[in-house]
Amino acid sequence: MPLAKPQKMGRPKEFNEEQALQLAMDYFWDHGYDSASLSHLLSVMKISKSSFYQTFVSKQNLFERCLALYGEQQITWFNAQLKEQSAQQLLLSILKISADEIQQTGQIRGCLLMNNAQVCYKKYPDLSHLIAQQFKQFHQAFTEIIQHGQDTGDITTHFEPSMLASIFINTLNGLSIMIKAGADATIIHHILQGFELQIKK
Amino acid sequence: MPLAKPQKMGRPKEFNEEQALQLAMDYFWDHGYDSASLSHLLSVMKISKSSFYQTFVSKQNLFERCLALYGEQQITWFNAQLKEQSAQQLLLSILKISADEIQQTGQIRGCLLMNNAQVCYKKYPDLSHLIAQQFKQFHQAFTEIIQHGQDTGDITTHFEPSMLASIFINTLNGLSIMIKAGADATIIHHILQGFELQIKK
DNA sequence: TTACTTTTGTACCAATTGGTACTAAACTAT
DNA sequence: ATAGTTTAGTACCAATTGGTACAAAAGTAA
Repeated sequence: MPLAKPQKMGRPKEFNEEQALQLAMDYFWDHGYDSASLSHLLSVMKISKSSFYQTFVSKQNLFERCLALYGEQQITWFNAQLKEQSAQQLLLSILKISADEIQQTGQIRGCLLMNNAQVCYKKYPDLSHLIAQQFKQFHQAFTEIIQHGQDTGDITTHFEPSMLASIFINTLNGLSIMIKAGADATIIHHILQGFELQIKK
Repeated sequence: MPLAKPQKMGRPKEFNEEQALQLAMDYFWDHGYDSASLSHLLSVMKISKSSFYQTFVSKQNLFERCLALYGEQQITWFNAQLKEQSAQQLLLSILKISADEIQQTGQIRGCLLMNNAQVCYKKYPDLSHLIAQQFKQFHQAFTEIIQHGQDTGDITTHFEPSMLASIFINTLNGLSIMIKAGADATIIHHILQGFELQIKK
């Protein structure tokens, strides 16, 4: 039977909350927390100011929800990919996707967390704390992926999973900001190559 | 004979231009281009608004000079250090200094260039171009350092100097933003260890 | 119809942003 | 003394920042 939507009492919302959240996340991803002004967010989310503050409380609150959403979606995607490719392939393709992003889309988003770690670290201790939490989750997720890769003989057992996870994340982060800093294709290729040697060995 | 200062015509400046520039650079380094507001810069530089605009033209112009100054000072420092320690020691100590910075000073500055690569990439194409130029210089400087290290048998010749330079810079950049993202000491240690294995081999 | 509830539109807020115009001050040259 | 030149202080600018107050609109419940 078709789930009858339980029409609430007052005036019905003219927007979809989850959809608006997703749009906000995308915008934060592209522009960063600080540079994403409220007015821009509103037009992207297609929501009025009054509705915004009623639903999302504040800009910071919205961003916190975006961070959580980002973590969920990314890790869900990793797990889905693990059913289609090996752990090693996944890690390398994540790097490759990042490296190619700029040629594909003309820009590079990088990682929502890392993009904002900098500013938050200095100006928004609350957000910084949340980022640190999320960061731990990512590290844990990659550790498990690598563990899995080692179990299937796909990834070197010469190093502990958590160490390889640290190195992977470090490589990935370095990669995206170096691209933003204008590193050319040769340099990017060096980095991919360097990591590949470490993980295969 | 004591160099007689060639007293210019009008009212004498009440501030030292180079000194003010240095103070501005330090402030940009700590806070980033966007977050460094003009009023804060003025109080840090101990200079009035009118003097500021007369001397430094604009905030962007000031930052461009700071970027140049930063590059000069860093590379000068590298070259000086190369007379006191080996190339390998220098690279490892740069990583170590970055990793320990937060324990020493309670905060981490990272690299002025990389700290601002993100925002500039999106919002300030002129600055982004300048950052890319400076980045190339840094990469070149590290390539030469590594070349020197290979010549003296200090660094593995298993990889080309420019590749090791790419990997080094990537490691360093990843390091500082991961610290800002809240990575714990274990993770940082993993990264240092990983690089050490790559460069010594 | 009336009362109640929830969402939306409009107007407003103080604070801050980078930047300019103009006057006053402090010096040199004549 | 006076004119010319450079620096410094004050006042101002429009635009934008995140956020609030309140009334109008749009629905349900009685």
